[in-house]
Amino acid sequence: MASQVVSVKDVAAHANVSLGTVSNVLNRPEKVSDATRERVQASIERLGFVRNESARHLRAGQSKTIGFVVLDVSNPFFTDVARGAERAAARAASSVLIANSGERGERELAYLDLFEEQRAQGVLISPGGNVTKRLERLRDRGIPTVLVDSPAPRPDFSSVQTNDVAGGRLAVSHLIELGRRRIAFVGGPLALHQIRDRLAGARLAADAAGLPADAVQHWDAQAPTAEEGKRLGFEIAALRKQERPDAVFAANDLLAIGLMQALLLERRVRIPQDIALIGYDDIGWASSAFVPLSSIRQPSELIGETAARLLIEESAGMDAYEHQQLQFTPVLVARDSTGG
Amino acid sequence: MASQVVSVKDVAAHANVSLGTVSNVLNRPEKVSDATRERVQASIERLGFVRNESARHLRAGQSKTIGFVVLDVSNPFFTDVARGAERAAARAASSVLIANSGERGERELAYLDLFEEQRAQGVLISPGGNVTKRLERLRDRGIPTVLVDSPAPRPDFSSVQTNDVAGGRLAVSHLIELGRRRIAFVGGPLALHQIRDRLAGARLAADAAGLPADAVQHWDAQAPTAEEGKRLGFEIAALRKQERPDAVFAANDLLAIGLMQALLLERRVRIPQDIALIGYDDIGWASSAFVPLSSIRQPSELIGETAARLLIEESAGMDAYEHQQLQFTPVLVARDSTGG
DNA sequence: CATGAGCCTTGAATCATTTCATCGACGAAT
DNA sequence: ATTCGTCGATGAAATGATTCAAGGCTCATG
Repeated sequence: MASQVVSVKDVAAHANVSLGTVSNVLNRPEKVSDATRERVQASIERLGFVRNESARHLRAGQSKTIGFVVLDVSNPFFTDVARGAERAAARAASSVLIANSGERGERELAYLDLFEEQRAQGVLISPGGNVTKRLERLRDRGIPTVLVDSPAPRPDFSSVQTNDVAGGRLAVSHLIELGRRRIAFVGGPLALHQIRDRLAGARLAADAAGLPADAVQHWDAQAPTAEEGKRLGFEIAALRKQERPDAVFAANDLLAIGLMQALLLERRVRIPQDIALIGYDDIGWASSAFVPLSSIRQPSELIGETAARLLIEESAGMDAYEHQQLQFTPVLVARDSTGG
Repeated sequence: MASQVVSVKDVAAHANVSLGTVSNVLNRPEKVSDATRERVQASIERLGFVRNESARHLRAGQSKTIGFVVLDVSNPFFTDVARGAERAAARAASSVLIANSGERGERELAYLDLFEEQRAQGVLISPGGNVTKRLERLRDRGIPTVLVDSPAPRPDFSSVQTNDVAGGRLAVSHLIELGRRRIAFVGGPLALHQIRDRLAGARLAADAAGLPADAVQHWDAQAPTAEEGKRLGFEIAALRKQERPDAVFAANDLLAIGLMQALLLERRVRIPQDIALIGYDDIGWASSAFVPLSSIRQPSELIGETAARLLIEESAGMDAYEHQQLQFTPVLVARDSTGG
């Protein structure tokens, strides 16, 4: 219980200078003579002084903390995005604090409230519910927001995402080039725009190759999880060979892993000989799956880094800021599961 | 750009009351007459007033934000812990903000600084480096800390973790009961106490069963990842049958998954007939692995929930608080990979 | 010796909120 | 009619850091 509360006042007294001088040492060290500066710094050390961010912020009016409201921390994609955001923030001497909404609308709003009350420098959000109204309010208060992995609701908001239509096209073009013709798209729920777009891209690729309109069949998943993938995998494996697709495009890698497990358990189905399989996201251990998994890679860290950069730029020049909606182009990573 | 800055003062003016009354509506609504309260609340709505947390905090001296400094957000274990912590925090009307140190000591310290400057209600931390000094300083400043998944450095800190020695014993007892005698422990680096303890528990179990001292062989891993598991799996599969272990205990599930992939690729090795395999953590999709994986389950959410509860209790009664070091007992989850 | 320039330092004002002693009004009891 | 008590509302003080106009000191120059 050494030093209960050490304030600038205490430091000033200890170093025999005034409050203002201590503040200058802290914020404009070049304005203070060497001798004084060193004396003050020694006192800071000695007393273990740490700025009270609340007081600083109250007066200065701006914070260096960026909030990131995330749909689901356990999704490796968001983890990667967060890492990228952290890197960009660090360059601007800002910090990123992650809040997990767990796909629950009321947590999402509660955390937006929190960041609003804290007058955060800005907020990154991958929204679950409809938060447009709330984001407008944050902006009115001078807190900019950038949407991550989601389209901007209006042209005066910035957003950073992957072009999922292009990703879907990429995956299915790859399968068609390998000679596959009966293609299953496994994914859901379609309420998620990411998944809708990937399916749309898949159909565009089939069209472009001159395949019939029903070449891409949609198998709906309740959730993008390995369990669902496994369930649907058994359904697919149970089909007779003539009816069975010869390629499966899964809406994300977790689904693909589940599918792979189910298909391989049914010894009749070989990957990629009987069914070529491709996922989406290229999560860390797609490459170390039982059959290394082909996938569509999103530049997750770059998405986070860019989103944070846009946010910081906007927070610097709030009024005259030109909003941007950025889409990154995903790339194909071909591995054994499509024949490498 | 509706309402630039709305303060209590504006609300007070609009509702025709004094500052103090608005504050009372906000903090002690029972002290204000119904008529006045409703009038004030209407003004708050109308003007879109949101408390300035910095000012509130500055005066009130206490915050309702708990910081959680995490070693690695991409590890599902920590994600689960965070979810539990959030649940306990929500009950006390507190929020949890996650900061990812990414196993980098300087980020860890930077985030501790941040929470110190913000005068957080408390800090949960799963430390990578040695942070004892820093935690002492936080306490001096009235910010309690609880260690998560790590032992308390001194009896006057609280900690919540799993009994990893018991977990190791559980895993290896299970293998021995199944008749296995040549057991490999795959895990590392031993610098992590979690992994050291699991190995120690494994050896205790072997001793207790009267097995020779070298019954449990240690295969060192550079990191607890699927890639490392795969690498070591190929080494193990390459051994002649007489030299090969008949059971493998992996220090975590990621390692176990990698091992499984490598062993199954070598067609000579069957799981569990030739080698029984058990992991640790029971992460979400251990059950949907190619061969459903036996594992030692830690009560991850409970750990987080308990840690947050201890933290909140300590922050309430700082001085007279009795610190606790809690250890949860893990449980065995037997699946196909050890013969179900 | 007086003056001015340059460089530091000072102290008061400010930020938005909470807290608390005080005040006013109204009704009940003496 | 006076006193007392209660309930609500009030406004000044306090919180800790920052900013800025004003003042002080030193040294060089006329």
